Amino acid sequence: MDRLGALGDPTRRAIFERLVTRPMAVGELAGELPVSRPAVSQHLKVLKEVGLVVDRADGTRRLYRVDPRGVQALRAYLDELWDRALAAFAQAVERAEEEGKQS
Amino acid sequence: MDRLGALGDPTRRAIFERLVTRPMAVGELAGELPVSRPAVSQHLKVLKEVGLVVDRADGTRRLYRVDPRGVQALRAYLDELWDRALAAFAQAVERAEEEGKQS
DNA sequence: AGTCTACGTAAGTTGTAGCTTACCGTTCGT
DNA sequence: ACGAACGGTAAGCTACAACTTACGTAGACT
Repeated sequence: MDRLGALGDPTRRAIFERLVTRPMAVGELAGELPVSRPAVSQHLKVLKEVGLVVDRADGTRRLYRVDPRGVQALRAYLDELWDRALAAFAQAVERAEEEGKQS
Repeated sequence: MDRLGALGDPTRRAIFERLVTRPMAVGELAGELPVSRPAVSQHLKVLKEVGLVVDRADGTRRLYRVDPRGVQALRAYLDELWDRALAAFAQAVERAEEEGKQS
């Protein structure tokens, strides 16, 4: 799965948004969400695989936090889409003006 | 479904990325993708509902193009996440320095 | 060593997202 | 008016994603 697909799931996005505010443990996240702790673990695994979060041990707990590089990568992707859309639009306008001359 | 969820599906993202380059008709899109034309129609319906694309009639065809406002909204969402992540990080650093004084 | 806490993983269930085929409406051309 | 092109929608199927419970494992504390 890729980054956008990972954030496509509502529960996973809820987890991710909470981690944006501050690092959290798995059980802590599960306590604030309407799903079980293992479900949170599975979602965190996906988020970790796509590079959106990182984890570190803290005693028996495991603290997760967002990986800024993941957010940055998403922003870069959308920026590229944005640029391409603008370029296509400009080209369309230019072409329309060309046809305007001919008619 | 929301915007991020809509772009979470690979097929839907493939459709969207092609529309970023230039406006296209439904059958034209289906011809370039490994799914049937009705499937493309259904995906376009979703993309339209979340405001990522707009359509206009062109004879018997129907041309779809991206709605720049949708891309902009996604960018704004990620920018907000980005800012919150940075703020949280700065606060964490500040707190760490506070504790450094005490010890 | 024993126990408790916190977490990951395996196994199994279920809703649903995505796909297909079939059908119908609309628009253009002849 | 008739046929063809194009596309939306309904109905049904299926694979899978998300969830649960149950179990195993690692660390901290006494």
